[in-house]
Amino acid sequence: MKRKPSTEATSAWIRLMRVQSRVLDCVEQDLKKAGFPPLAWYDALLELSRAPSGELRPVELERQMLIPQYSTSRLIDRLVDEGLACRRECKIDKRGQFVEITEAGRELQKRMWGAYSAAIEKYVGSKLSDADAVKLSGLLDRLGCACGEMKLPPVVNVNETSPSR
Amino acid sequence: MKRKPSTEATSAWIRLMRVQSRVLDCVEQDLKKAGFPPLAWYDALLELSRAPSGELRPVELERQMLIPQYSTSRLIDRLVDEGLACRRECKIDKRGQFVEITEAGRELQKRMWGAYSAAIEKYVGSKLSDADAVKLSGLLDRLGCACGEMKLPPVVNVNETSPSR
DNA sequence: CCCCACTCGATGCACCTGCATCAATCTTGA
DNA sequence: TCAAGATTGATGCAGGTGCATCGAGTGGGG
Repeated sequence: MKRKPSTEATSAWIRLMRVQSRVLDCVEQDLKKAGFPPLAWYDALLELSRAPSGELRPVELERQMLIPQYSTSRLIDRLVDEGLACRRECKIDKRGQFVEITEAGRELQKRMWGAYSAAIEKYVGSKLSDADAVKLSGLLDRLGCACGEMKLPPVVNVNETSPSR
Repeated sequence: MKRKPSTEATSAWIRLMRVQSRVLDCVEQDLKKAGFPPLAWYDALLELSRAPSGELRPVELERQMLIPQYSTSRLIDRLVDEGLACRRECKIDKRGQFVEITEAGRELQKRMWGAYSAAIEKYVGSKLSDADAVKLSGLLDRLGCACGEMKLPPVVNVNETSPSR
């Protein structure tokens, strides 16, 4: 016979969906009002800036960000159009390329982190104690493992200029 | 001086974003593979089916679903195109209209709930104990209250054919 | 060496979203 | 009663996403 999902699981699911979309909206709104591009740009710039010598293969970026290949491709287009990154040929594999963050890119990433971290503090930090935030992380991690590898840094290891959804 | 967001809050934020997008992807994939339309359709059909006499003003639907006005408008277009709902004139306010769910709509909603609930069970229920699901709900609720009213049913009250993100 | 299978990245298409704005209608208050 | 403003719902436009597919390039087995 078909198992009925527990009321608790369903309720948790509903909240997970609603709350994250609300919080995300709030954060994106704050960034937008401050005149910044979408969060996805920030994520990409952060990954690039963290890479040794500031460049990555699109394939790497894609795996880091957990977004589909075509999405990466077009995101890079936009970054390049805005002068935040540039494409460089890849000598060892002529199919491929490298994407390198520019100075403007690094600078924007840092400025965005200012607004971004403030928003996180406003919408998350101020609502949860550190202990609760840790609990939340733990519960979410268990959920995340559900479908595929999680590729998340351990709860503690979040360096100074940090996120990347 | 500017306050730096706590590492814990940032970490929780990252997990919230990543985990929900992964879990949501998984669930949507399952539904899509079973040949069903997107979850948003389900949500709308559920709201309509729950309404007394199966009809709602677009404005109501919009407020229930917490999506923008134009989004509701176009979602209704699609439902009507597929014969899942129909528009009815609103005699008391000629600007407005009623949207009524059709039999096909009710039937689809029920069939989707089968697949949907199975997916929730698979990706949430089987990963968390009921107690943990309750804890998660509680933590998320506190976050949700952060930005605007939450409009969520109390943790317990989730009736038989239930969700709606 | 060559062919086949695979990986890398781009792109055309459909659809969906956000934003701004519109026309129609309702409500308010002077 | 009537004008000003608010509310309802639709829509043109720009941009973003998913899907399928493509062409270029690589690499391994015969």
